[in-house]
Amino acid sequence: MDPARTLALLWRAEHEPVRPARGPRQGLTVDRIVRTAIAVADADGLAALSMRKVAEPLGVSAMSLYTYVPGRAELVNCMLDEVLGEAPSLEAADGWRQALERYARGGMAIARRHPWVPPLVSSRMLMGPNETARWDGVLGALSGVGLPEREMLAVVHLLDGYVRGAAQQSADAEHDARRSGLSYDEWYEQTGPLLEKTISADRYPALTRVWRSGVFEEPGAGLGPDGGFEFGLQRVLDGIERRVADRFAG
Amino acid sequence: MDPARTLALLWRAEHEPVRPARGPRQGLTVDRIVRTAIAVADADGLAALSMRKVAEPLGVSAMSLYTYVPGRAELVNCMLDEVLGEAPSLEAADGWRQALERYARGGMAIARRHPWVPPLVSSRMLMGPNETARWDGVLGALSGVGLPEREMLAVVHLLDGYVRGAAQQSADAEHDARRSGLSYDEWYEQTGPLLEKTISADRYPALTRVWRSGVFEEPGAGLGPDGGFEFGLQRVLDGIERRVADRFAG
DNA sequence: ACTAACTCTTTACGGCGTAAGGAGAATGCT
DNA sequence: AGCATTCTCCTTACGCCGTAAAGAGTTAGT
Repeated sequence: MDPARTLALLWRAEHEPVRPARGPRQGLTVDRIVRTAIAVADADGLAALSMRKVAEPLGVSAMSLYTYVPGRAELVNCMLDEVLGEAPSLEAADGWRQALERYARGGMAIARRHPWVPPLVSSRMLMGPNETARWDGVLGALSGVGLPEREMLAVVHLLDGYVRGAAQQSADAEHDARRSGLSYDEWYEQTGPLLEKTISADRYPALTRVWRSGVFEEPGAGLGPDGGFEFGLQRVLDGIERRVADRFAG
Repeated sequence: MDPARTLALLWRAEHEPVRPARGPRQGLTVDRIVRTAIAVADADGLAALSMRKVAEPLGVSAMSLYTYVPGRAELVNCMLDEVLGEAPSLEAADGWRQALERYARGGMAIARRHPWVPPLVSSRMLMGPNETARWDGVLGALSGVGLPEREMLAVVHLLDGYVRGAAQQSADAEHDARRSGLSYDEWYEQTGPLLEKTISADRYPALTRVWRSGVFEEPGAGLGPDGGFEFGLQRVLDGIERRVADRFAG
């Protein structure tokens, strides 16, 4: 995967220098392909995203997509940067904590709309236009608080990691539910009795105690689709706040 | 995917009731298949794990694996529970904070040894023997600190989410590096100049400032293979500690 | 009018998970 | 002992996948 080609595609700079094309006009655009691919992935998941499935609703053959995009991997890159454009602006935020809160919630919202996103958010930045803007926004929000650059990066990394983990857990739950046709609660209803047979109370006392408290069945208790995202987020922000305070004091 | 069948397989209870088998003896065991599959996944990644690739080193055809395991999905479940057995015991830990620290580091260590694990750690628990023991351990460590059950669950969820996110970021970096043949540093050397062309300093001031500080090139600065895992972990634990203190005070 | 450049097509290859059905081996019953 | 049953493991086959190769058809420059 050629980095130069990938970057050019992300910034849509590919066909800028060459205006007069010899052959027939292109009937599609990269944007249209990317948007179609996003719709397919939203509906069926990233695993079910195939070149053939993207080409069909566009009325072309799979191979014609290769005129616009070098391959599947690069298409996915473009999809990712496109949906990162849905992140909210942090400019109006009141203080760094609120900005980080919005950053994390924005990431979570994207993940909920597009469950295929979390596994793709890699540490190796692709730096398309939207990812660039997002980085600039969050680093801007962190600029005044007195952390060294190294720790600013680590803080963003921490937030991204947390959101990614939480989002993926929620996405998996939804995916499993859709595939098995069972909701989270129904699944526990089915396996609950089975578990109680295999898991003995005296071998696993702490787990049994929590299990019997019934908290596993409560929605939003820390597991399941909405898995205590806000609770965790506030703990993470508290941890960052303490670091900021310690820096200021010491 | 039948939950009962899956659970029976995880606890290896499948052939317990039926002792006298009519046909020829089985030449393989579920354990041997699972261990071989883990080796394949460790070497080539989960995407490259195919029934044919697992069968080959065992000297059987792909289809004979279906005598032992209902399908690929269930095999992966077994692989996951198997490697969760590598998690360290938390019994000797001195206090809940140290226990959680070990829990998180243990998870991270597993993820590093088996980079295919993080995407699989789902909120829908499979509850094989090792996952069960792990849950019991961490809930035991949290039992005395005064948090309600709901928040104990949320705390474990928070840690799992953080570890999962961080581990996946690290695994992706490694995977990308292996596939492209470029180390993290080499990749930045290649794309750096390109990025400076497309990303203008006045449109992205905060990002440019951090970029020019050179901190992106430092190893372990918050990105890259070792991406500030410890920094983030301490922030997360600080956040949990504050919650515990608030609970105790209020 | 001719040619070069370009888009889009059809075909093909080697991979995948696994359904179907058949060959051969070990047991239980008579 | 001999037969039926039951089980393991095999080969074959189907419909998916990404994309390489090569050809058909369209447009622009000369």
